Amino acid sequence: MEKEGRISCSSYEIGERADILDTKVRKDLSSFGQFGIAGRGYKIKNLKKKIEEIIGKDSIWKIAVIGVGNLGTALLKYPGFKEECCKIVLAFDSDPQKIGKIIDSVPIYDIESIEREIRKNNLKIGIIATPSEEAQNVVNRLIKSGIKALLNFAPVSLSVPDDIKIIDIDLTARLEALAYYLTHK
Amino acid sequence: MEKEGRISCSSYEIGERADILDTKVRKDLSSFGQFGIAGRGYKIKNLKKKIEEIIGKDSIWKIAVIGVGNLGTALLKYPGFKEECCKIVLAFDSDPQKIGKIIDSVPIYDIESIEREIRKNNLKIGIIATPSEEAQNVVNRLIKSGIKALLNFAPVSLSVPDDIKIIDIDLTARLEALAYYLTHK
DNA sequence: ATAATATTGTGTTTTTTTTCACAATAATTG
DNA sequence: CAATTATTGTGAAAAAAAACACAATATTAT
Repeated sequence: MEKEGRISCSSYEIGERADILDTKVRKDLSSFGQFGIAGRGYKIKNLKKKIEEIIGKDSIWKIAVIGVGNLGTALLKYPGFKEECCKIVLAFDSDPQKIGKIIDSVPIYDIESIEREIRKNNLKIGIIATPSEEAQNVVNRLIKSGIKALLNFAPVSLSVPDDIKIIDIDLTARLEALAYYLTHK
Repeated sequence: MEKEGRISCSSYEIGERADILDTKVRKDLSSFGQFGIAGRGYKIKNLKKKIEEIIGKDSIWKIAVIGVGNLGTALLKYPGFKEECCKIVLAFDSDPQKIGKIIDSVPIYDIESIEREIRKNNLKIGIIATPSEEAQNVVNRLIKSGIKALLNFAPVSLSVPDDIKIIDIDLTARLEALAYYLTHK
């Protein structure tokens, strides 16, 4: 909405775009504070800033991508990551052809140096874009190096200690959800 | 577990891997039928087959990818899609350099032929891997051509009629969720 | 054959999430 | 300035999801 040049909006409009009810928008926001004006709605710029504060976007999170195959490369070039709080600063791969190269100003390091580089740069977030077979091993090494949160694209279930947050992006499961929908009306 | 050579497993073990309680595994399965044996658990092969039936994997869903950039290419080569029910059979792009090429046995067509090809092949599922600016336009054309379900990678909210199912993969939002976790202990 | 163990399926309870309902507030119209 | 309209924030109600508790059943051990 900000990009559309708008100044303010109602919870109803937010809900319309997020496909949820206005009342849920307000309830959810209310657990963090009061950001709107009765009868007028929310100032878009202000609300965005408040949400960024809530999420923790004021601090910039530096991220490592492990695995520079097709998916890893796509992530390095993903425009959504350019302007936001989360910046990919390091990539790792085991392929000598790739090591040393730079993609979109992100240097690709040898996966053997993963512990050293993660620790040196004090990274806390890692993205797993390796083949499934290597994912668990990479995760173990990342955690040993101080990584606290993971985004996993490998279609396997990874085991991590309780204090490590892991979010799985299981594309096959998502497509299966669509197939389920089509099969059942 | 099947790949590990195992024959049967308990709901507790499934829950452990999916990070949910055993009781939830059983409750969820129970809405579709009784697949286990008291005291013995589930036959892995049998349970897998039953779940595939539930999801609708017996029929093979042919899928189109729109946008053959880095992400689109990664999807065409994604190993998770090879062995499963969902097979990518067509890709579209507007770049003359790409049109006519074949990636992993998937032919890339001119985006201008999208309506014709989707209809001719009777496709029902589409994956949006275009730049954000073009996503809504592409979606409109897909729906006009008979597409009923969409997986959207463009970081924009797309509007579709009520009878069309759309699942958004918002990578930025996922990273923000990790940032939120790290900020709040 | 009996006891001990493992584990399912499900009715009930608890917890969480979502929705409703409405008083309060701000702006606009007549 | 009173009435009307738009819209928030929130307590209460309703709905949905998750967890509990346990009878039933299958296997293994003694």
